[in-house]
Amino acid sequence: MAAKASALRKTPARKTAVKPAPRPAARRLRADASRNREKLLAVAAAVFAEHGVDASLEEIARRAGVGIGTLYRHFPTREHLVEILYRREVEALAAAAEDLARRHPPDIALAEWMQRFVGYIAAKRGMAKSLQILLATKSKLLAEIYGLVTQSLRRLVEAAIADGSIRRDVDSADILQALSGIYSAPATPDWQERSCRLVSLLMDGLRWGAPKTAQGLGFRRP
Amino acid sequence: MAAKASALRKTPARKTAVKPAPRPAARRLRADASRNREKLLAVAAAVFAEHGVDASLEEIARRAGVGIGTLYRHFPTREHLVEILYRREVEALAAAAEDLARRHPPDIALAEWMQRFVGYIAAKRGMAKSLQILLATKSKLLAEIYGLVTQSLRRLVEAAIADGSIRRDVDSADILQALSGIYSAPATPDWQERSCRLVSLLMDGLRWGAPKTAQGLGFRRP
DNA sequence: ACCCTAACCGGAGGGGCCTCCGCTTTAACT
DNA sequence: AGTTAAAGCGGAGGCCCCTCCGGTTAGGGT
Repeated sequence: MAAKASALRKTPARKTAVKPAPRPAARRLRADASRNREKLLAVAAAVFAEHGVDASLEEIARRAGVGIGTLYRHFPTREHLVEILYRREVEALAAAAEDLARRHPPDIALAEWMQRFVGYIAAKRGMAKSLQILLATKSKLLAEIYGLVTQSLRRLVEAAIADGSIRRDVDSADILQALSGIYSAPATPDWQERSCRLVSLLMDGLRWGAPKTAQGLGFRRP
Repeated sequence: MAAKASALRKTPARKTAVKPAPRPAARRLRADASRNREKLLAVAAAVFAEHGVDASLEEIARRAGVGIGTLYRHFPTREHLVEILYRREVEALAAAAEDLARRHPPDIALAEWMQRFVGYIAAKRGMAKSLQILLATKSKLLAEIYGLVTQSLRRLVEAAIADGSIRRDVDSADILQALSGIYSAPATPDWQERSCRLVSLLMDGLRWGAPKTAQGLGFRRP
């Protein structure tokens, strides 16, 4: 807030002839610049997690060991910074889905991913209000996030169904709804604990009556 | 923003015995205090209208000729100030309805009030975003405002119907809907002009076929 | 008319926001 | 290896937010 003036930005008035066209799109960041940028993002994530999105930007710059000017050059506004961080986290969540799918049996991957989802939401709980405002103003961002999450979930669920490790009469939308219930639950102190239990419960339900189990234990045996 | 701490507010720890009960509800404000308060409100209204709700509080105090401390004592947060101002304006709008009803024929009163309503919305247009945030967080305030406005409108409409100066097959809800259309129209530069025309148009429609006209000019004549 | 104190005043102070600009570094090109 | 200028750095400076507290004053009580 308090943005105010910013009007009357002096234009530098180049004196030498402008270089014709040696602009290969967006020049790679200089080594020091990208180092600083990463450092800032890492520190910002920590500080925001600690103090909420209203944390002091000067503290972030300080802890990252750069001047405040550097922070502002990389991220012109607080919103920019928060948005980039947020997007990254969601992307990490999506990446985790792929990674889990590659290294574990589908049902384990799904279960594990949902637990991470809870953790991710938990981290956001603290800064709920400011984030709401941010997301309300940036519906495009919101749509992207939603898309990434649903896509990750869908792949995991479909793999688990195909593999026979969870029942086939559900689809990812059902599960998403269950998870969104977790999201919108009131923020009691034991919220995270309970949410984790809920996820296990959900997983048990999903495994019950799954072909693998049903054939391996239920139907074949008698 | 930047609200930050405020945690750890030291409690004064009264040392003298607490006064038993000489608290006649809320002691009247001292003369100077209420003078300053009014001055602040008047100046704040002007400054907010000029710069939007993000205007500098220090400027408001300065222009009102009081110290910043005085401003903060009367209005602990920016939101307090904005809310009080906002509520007052709505109350003024409601008072205007009664006043107009007393001094003009019902249809004129209604027409005039709707024009004022447009002006009132116009004044808020500039600070739309911040106000939205405020109202989103203060749904009680929103409900109050809504109640006052609908009530004012209803009285005016009913009076005009009873008087026969507008048609009787409409009710205030219809008109409110028309007005809310005006409110949610995109904020083009000629918005206010167009809205005023729309209101006239609406008024003409309301008068058409009203008992007074119909008997005086339409049906009786031929 | 005078006293007394609760209530009020106001500005200094500590911290944050963001901009601006002179100095430094990187890396493209000889 | 040497040159050079674009890209990057960072902190001083100007403005604002909000709190705290010593000095001032209104106005009820006598």
